[in-house]
Amino acid sequence: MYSSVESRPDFPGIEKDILRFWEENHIFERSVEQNKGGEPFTFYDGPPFATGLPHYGHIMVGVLKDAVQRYNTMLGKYLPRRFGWDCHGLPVEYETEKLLGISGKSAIEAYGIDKFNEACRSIVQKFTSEWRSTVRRSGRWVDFDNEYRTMDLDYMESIWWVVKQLWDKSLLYQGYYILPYCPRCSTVLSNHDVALGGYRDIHDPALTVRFPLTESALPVLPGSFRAVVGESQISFLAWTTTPWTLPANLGLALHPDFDYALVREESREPGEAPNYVILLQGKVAEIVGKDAEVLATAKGRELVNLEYRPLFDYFAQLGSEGAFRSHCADFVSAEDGCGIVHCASGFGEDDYKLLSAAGIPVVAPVDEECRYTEEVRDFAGRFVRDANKDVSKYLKDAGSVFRQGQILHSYPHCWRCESPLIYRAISSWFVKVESLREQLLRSNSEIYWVPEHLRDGRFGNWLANARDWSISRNRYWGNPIPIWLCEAGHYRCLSGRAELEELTGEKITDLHKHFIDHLEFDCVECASEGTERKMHRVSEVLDCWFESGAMPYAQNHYPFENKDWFEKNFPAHFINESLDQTRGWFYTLTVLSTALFGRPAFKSCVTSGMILAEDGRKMSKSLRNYTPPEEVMESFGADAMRIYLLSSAVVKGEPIRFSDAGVKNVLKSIILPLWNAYSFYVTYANADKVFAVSVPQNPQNPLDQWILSELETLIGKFRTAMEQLFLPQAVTPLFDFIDLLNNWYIRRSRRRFWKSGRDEDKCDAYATLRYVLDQLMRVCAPLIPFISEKIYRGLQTEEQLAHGANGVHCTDGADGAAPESVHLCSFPEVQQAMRRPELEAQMSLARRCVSLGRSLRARQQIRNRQPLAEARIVTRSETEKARLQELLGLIGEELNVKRVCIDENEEELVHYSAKANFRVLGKLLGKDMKLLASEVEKLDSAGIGKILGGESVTLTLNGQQHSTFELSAEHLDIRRREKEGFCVLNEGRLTLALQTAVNAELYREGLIRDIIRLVQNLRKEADLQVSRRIEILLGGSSREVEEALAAFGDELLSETQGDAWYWQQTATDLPEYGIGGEQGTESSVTEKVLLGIRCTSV
RNA sequence: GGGCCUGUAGCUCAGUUGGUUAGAGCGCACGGCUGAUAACCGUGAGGUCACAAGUUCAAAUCUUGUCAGGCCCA
Repeated sequence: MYSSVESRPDFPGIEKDILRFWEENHIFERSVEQNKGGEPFTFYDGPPFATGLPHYGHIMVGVLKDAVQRYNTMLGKYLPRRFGWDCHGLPVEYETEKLLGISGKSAIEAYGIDKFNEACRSIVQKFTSEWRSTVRRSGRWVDFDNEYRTMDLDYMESIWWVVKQLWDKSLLYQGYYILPYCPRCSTVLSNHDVALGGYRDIHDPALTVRFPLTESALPVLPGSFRAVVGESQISFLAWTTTPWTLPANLGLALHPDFDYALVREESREPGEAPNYVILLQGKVAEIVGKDAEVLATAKGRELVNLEYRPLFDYFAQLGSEGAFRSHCADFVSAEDGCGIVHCASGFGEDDYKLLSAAGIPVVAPVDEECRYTEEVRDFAGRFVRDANKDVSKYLKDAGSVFRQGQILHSYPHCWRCESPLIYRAISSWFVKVESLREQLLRSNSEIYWVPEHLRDGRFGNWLANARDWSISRNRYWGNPIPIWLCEAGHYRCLSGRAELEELTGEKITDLHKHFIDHLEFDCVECASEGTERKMHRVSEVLDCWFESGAMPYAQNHYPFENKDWFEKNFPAHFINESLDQTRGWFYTLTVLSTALFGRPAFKSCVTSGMILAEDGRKMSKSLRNYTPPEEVMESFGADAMRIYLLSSAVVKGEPIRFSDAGVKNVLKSIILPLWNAYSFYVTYANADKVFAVSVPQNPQNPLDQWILSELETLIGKFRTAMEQLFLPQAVTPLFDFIDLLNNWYIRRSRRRFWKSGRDEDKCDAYATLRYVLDQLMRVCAPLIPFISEKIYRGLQTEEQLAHGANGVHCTDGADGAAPESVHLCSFPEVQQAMRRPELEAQMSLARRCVSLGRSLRARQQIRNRQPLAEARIVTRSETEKARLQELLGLIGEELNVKRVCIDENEEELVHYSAKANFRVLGKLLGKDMKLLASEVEKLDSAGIGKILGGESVTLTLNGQQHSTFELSAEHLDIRRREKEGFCVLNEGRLTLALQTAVNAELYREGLIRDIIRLVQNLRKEADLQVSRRIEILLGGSSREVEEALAAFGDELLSETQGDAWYWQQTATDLPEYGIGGEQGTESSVTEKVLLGIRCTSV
């Protein structure tokens, strides 16, 4: 016996049973284990933050990863699947700060870095159990027990090794990064944080300041300026809304293409020497005054490298290094201020880039709380924003202020404490990515991208314009940068634990900051110079992106362990994450692998699109605009959700709007039909007691041959799509195949299963259907692992399952037994011998004929139950005629006609018209195409008939290139139109005509078909088993019904498992039914019959 | 502001190297069929292929521009 099949299956319930089955029998572990000697397939799982919950984005990539992994496992590849967690970084620190009720760096340091870090460690895996349960429920097989964590000692040690490699290759350097910084929280903010906090309007001072040129600058001025100014004082005018940055001013920037004006300032006191200023010509009226006279102009580029006197003397010594001069820069705007920008390299990104390119050192004289340091002695200890007034006053007293005002502008604020942010230079360690650009592009060219455009598009562009990568953070919970420094400025980068132990004599059990920051050792270089100095670790920790990018090495504790294995299996065959990782993980993986090994870290990458809510917006918990994944899986099942996602555009990097209705739809169009096919097989096999079904051996029935051929075609398409990692092209053929199986193979084969006895054809039918289902489940298994497991196992009898030996077919095991799980099977190979392309074409033609016939019946309002005498299929094509010949019986049965014949004389039934075949003729005729097209349209039906018959016709064109053209059939695109008065329908080369006349005999046969259906309905209502036998009681006054029974009574009995029928004209105890009529509807019935059934056997 | 992607039926999407009736599924309406199927089949309505210009005998398809949406970056 096969287990009986629930007719209304509870898919989520089934899935949970399957999950239990997998776990109890360790199917996942065994599926990996059994391939241990096989070719390895390397996969890298991108680590999610250990402090977040899984969302649809994770589920999407999880499902895709799972499908690819299951598929490759079924190909026999060895594919362990380690999960990983990203455990370090600011998100964890924020969580911990919240938990401890503290905020900011000084608070953390007061609390104690050791306690703080341990608190971070303890909350890191807060959400592990939620992850496990959601991932498990989605059907994704992944090894959680052997997961890697970026905070583990081995992982961290490998990261040190990676840093050391970069160090040895001189790819690391210390520089500055200008970042938004919150003075109150004493922390750097990411751009994401800035977006969170948003911009708001605040009032700031607006100060216009004179920067007087030194005497040495005068000879360098453009001649026109020199002529006006002579020996007088001349100043640049610059404008700022952050006066506090002026003490750190080290340069001025002008736009090379703008026009700058020389203007004479009004004397403040009579007799005073004249004073001149330079500013943007377009701003003269606004800033100096309407009446101000422009005495000379020059382009910005003519005014560069002019030395001016620093406003403050704090950094005056930098004048010798190039500070206090004018520069050209494109970022200068003509909108605000004077068109001259005051540059403080410590407090602005543009400023920093400009001045550091000119070789001027960075100056950022503020502490962690953004108070001036001692360097700015007049304001030391003052919070910079508060010092704006002091600075302004100081400059005013010094006579430097040209104008003072206020401005209301939008300005970024901290999302946590709402303080206005400050841009400031942060010292950071960088990887010299810019020097690697060419190698990065070379690595990228080796990667197979889905979608393809990412390679040269988004990712390629990003690499081509890559900037040096800041990898350090001034934080606590992270992997400490393994660089030690002595007071003499000597650096030493360590490569691992052993080296540190050797240098310090300490046993190292943990590499986190609070375990190693106190460790010091002697500086070797100093020693060689004869002095003795200690080295201390630099304070920074690594950005967590560095750690995830180094995951290929670190998860294997490379090179400390697994050296050979890693080197043989790098790069990974496959990774998959969503589009936002192009600049994230994909990038960091590629940078590190290229820097270390000169290769990409992965050979192929599928980039999924973003998952949006049904309303097209981002999924948002507060908006409640989506159903949580757990609930979707609870109502429709994980399989439905999986195949919905995998068949969508999201796997080619486009966004989708996730819709519950879409999931429900695939449940109806894929999962349920599969279930129905399975249920059909089991129902009849159980009723027929057909349990030992073999692989079909050369079946003779074309239906069997055909579906077996279609199966091979499916396997081929599926494999190709999976090799190309393009899932929708695997799913579409699957959809199509399921339709063919249900709505053609099973429908057309039903009677083969019903008939009594056990002839060869019936055995072939069982063998074929079981084989097809079994193979189909193996094909589906990677995509919909639950239902395919359920059906795969359901296709084995309870005895076979109990004894673990199937022994009859589709075996994988050496002992001839079918594996107990579909996921332990190998993926079907394409068996070319089974392919019958010609038969597939034949069947598709037959299906088109049937479709035409059905459409004709609908048009003529003749119900399908009414038998008709004849259908004529008309085609001139010899191939089509030959193809149809073998399937006439099948077509006749499906169309309920007594006879189907093939005819080639279509001219009786259709008119021809013709259009030029542009595809063929366009290349031949070029510009004369239009002429010919209009000539062709003039052809009449008879003329076209002749051409079809093989004659050719010469058309006169009088065209530019051709005066005549000899036309034959292949130059034409023939259209057919049905002639009036015939019951005929045409589609392309195929025409079908129905004989619609219904004679008495056909009419009576139709009546019997109506009665058969009524009886079947009664049986169904009475819930009778298929095999229960009945007697049929009939009555009424209809002569036609009586005659029909006399003629077709036997057919009635054989169709309904009837033993006998009885006719009584006055059977008043029976209900009455209307039958016959054109449409069989109540209003058009032509006969009435009294009808009842009773069982004869128990 | 820059890069990349997308715009085709009410909805979700196919659409080959340019070739003349632009397809499918869902939904809707009507009809049919039904002893595996809470299924299925047929018919119908519904399109300025975002817009504009260009290339071409011929453009949903190639080029340019515009508009709208998405993602990333600034």
